[in-house]
Amino acid sequence: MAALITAKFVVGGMKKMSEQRLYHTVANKLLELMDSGVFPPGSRLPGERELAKRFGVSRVSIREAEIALQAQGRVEIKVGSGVYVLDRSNLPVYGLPKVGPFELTEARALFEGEAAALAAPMITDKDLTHLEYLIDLMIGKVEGDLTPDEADSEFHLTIARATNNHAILFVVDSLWKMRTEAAQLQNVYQTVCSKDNSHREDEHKEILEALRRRDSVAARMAMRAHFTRMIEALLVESEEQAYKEVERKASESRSRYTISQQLL
Amino acid sequence: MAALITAKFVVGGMKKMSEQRLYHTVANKLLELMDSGVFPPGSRLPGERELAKRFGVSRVSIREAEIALQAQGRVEIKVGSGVYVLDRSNLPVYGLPKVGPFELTEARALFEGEAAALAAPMITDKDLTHLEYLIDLMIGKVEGDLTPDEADSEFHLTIARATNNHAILFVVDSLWKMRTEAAQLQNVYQTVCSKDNSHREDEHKEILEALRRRDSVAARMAMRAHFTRMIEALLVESEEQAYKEVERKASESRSRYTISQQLL
DNA sequence: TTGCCCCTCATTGTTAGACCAGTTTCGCCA
DNA sequence: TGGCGAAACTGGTCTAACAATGAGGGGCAA
Repeated sequence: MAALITAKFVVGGMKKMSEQRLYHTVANKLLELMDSGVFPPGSRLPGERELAKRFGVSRVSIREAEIALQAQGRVEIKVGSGVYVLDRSNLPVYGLPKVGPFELTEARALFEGEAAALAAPMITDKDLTHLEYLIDLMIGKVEGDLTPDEADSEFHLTIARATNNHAILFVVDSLWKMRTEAAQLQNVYQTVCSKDNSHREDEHKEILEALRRRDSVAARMAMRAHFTRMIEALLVESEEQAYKEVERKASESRSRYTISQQLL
Repeated sequence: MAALITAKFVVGGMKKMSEQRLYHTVANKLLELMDSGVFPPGSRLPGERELAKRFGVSRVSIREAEIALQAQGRVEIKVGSGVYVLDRSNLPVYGLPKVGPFELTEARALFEGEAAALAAPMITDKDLTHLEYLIDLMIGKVEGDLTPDEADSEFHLTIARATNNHAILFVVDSLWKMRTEAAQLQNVYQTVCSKDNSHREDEHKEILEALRRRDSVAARMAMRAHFTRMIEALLVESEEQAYKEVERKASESRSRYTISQQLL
């Protein structure tokens, strides 16, 4: 009665080691079991000793497989508790590049602008209501289980989701995650955002209004304006903080990053 | 004389295990050494036994760290040979979503269109020459060490690189990799591409010409046209192959995916 | 009865040492 | 000089033990 699954998962074949590493075989087998629903997301894998017995390999190999799976974000290992299957949908993206605040904001201006334009004609009323709620959360008008920062993230992701395009959602999600990659970058954003929270509110509302009117062009413009101002704020910020040397670089950046605004 | 680096990398602190898993600490330390140039890309890490001594941990912990690093695509482990540092630039991206051909092409039309527009004013003559060469490779006009498919990839990546924006490069690269993710998707592309190779040449040349003129608007349009035609071809393709049921879905798709063209 | 503390046990974390299986290296011999 | 083979080295796997942690239960006190 303990568990429905008592079958042995014995790794067949496996003669020469040359084929592939043992832990790799085990990892693939576990992946298979996870995907086939034997170990659904959220469930707990059998203990290492148990798995070792079932697979007919040592505990070390099981550990190595689980660690590889964890590195790929497929499971979470909790000390003293067990190994849990993560939801495949929100996989952490590895291999995110290290980007500067200007690069990232420029990319977001372009890509999220297009995402908003695409979303405008097909966004649902439910999404629009959700967006309005998220703005209220951001400015602290209402209380919720999301921090203002998380609400901001959710705002942009909701728009991306409204495009019904997984590739676009992936891109927007990745861009947001790059933000949190570098702590330094996050600080800069924090400073810029908090300094003019009123702008932030207005800009988000303007995006929402454009979407409400199902106006693609206006939505694109509003989204671009949001990030364009952020770039401006970043430029001011870096100029304020910087020494002469840095100031020189900033003016270089200005001439370079204003290019993207000419495209508006 | 054996090696310049003989210093111990002893993991400091590390009292309670609560902080974080030991292999995780080791992995981070190795990552640091790799990024700081002590172990540059292509170089071989010291053996597991050697590292165990230097870090003052057991060989198992070293192994676990290296396996995690391998799962993240940062190193390659070769049996009997050693562990080699991979180039960070071409990291495999884990967690790529499964996307359909329509979604992907739509996203590429939008995002790569913007990338081309941004690249136009600042692309170098060297890049332009390279792009021309790549087109020749694609149509088989000249011989090279790249397949037509690889040349196609390199064409789009070169434009993305010309923006000098790592975030944009990452996005374009990821979108390309999604293509190869699903074998089925690749087949569809293959069919569509080979069916009208002449179109492909013309369209790429048109993009090149726009870039040559440093014309942002034209570059965006040319790039969008490239993918828009591909969507058209995909629609035709799926209609041809499909049964009535599938045909119904296709006409739905048509009304949905033509939306993005209205934005042109 | 209720709530808190502590103990116990299952689970992951880490170590040591041994042996196996590929790779590389280098010196010996033809 | 060239090829071949042994030896040294590298990662791969196993066993067996102990440490650190977390979750749940039982007992004690309010």
